[in-house]
Amino acid sequence: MPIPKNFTPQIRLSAKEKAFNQLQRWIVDGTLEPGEKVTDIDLAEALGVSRTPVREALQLLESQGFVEMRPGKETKITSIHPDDVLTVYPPLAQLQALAAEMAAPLLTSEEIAELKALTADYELAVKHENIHEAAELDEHFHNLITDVANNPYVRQFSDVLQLHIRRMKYVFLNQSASPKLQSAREHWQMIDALEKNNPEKAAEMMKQNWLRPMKDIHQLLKEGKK
Amino acid sequence: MPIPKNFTPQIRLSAKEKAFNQLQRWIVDGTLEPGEKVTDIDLAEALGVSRTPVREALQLLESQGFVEMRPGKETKITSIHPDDVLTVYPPLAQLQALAAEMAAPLLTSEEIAELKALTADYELAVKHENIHEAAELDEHFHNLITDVANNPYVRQFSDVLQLHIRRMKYVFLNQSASPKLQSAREHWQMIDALEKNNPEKAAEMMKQNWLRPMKDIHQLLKEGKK
DNA sequence: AAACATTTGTCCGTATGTATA
DNA sequence: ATATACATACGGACAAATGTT
Repeated sequence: MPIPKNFTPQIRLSAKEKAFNQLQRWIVDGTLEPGEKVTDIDLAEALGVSRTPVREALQLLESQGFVEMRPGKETKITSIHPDDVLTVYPPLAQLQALAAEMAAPLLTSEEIAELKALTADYELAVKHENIHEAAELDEHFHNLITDVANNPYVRQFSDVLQLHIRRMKYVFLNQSASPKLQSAREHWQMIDALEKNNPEKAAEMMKQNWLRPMKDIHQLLKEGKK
Repeated sequence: MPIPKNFTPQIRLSAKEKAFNQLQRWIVDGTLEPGEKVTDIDLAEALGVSRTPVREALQLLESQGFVEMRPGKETKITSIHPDDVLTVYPPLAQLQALAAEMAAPLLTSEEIAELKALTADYELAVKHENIHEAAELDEHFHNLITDVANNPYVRQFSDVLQLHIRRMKYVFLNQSASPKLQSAREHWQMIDALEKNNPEKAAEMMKQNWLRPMKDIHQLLKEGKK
């Protein structure tokens, strides 16, 4: 039997990583509510580890803006307000625009084909009101472009900002932000620009593709708050 | 004697913060060399604290890309290569362009006046070959715009990326990247666009103002490596 | 192959600081 | 103002993992 080398490069997850992943999930899906006070001792018990890895995880989450630690006083999950969508989306849109710009000259025809397939499937999912699948396909579309752009900072910053957005959708909209056909149209135009190796146009479409949903969601939240 | 209130809002720096600040300084100025292996125990001794705050600081530095921790194996300062300038500058240029775009409608006439003063002083410093002062004035110029943009993510990401650039200048160029009059010209055009509340033009000039030095430095490094 | 040396990872006790009564 | 309760910050000892002899 041929033994695959590096089948699982890292099955071992340290307690810190487990704590980090779980806490981040809990914050994003709202299990840990915005503004909620937490103590390392309680979290440690809930996670089945000691306080040290919990504290380390909390500090990383703080650097990502999910947790607020006041030295010697308290640790709490960061609050979020509807207007925060206007803070998170613009830098993400800008970084994603750069990703498209950088990916344009690098994309292979196979990758272009995959973008087309993802967008076609996305359209179908939207038409069938398959919201969850549409969201995943949209995510894959953007991740593929970000991967090709091959810039670790763009990758990391985008990931964090996307998590903040996902959190706001969970908390404010019960995760049901309806995907739009308009987004698919923007994707097609973006693909067209990428195929023609037109980085500026691709970047412009990418920026629109993030800023339009921002406006939609912000409008939704303003109405909901009335 | 009148006691000034809040003379120093936070004189108390935790051991973790002290360790973080010092280590970051040492990495940026090259005291801790790229690729150098470090042990928390040695650093703890050097900093006069225990391992815990050192480890916490190292983990934050890892999330910023300054340190690489391999579980159970070793901790080392991240290596840098000349081509890394092409990785760091583009996202910074893009985020700074967004900062200019967002600042445009928010800038007061006083702030515009300050930008003009900073740029005028910058020109003088360049002409007098006062490299260090020119660098500081340039930094102030960009920081002011970033502050006005008032976006915590743009602020934080920009700060980290700027530190990476400073590190590369220290390590590769002995910190002597000569400031250019061309940069001042771009600043004047940017100010003009900001005054006219033309966010797109201001963003375009900002992006140029970061990408041009990137090309200069990259060219310098390619020549130096020959 | 197995024991060793080194370094990181984890645990938990204690000190310090903050807020409340 | 003092004391008390509480949570975080720090320290040091032990455990686990890795690479080597």
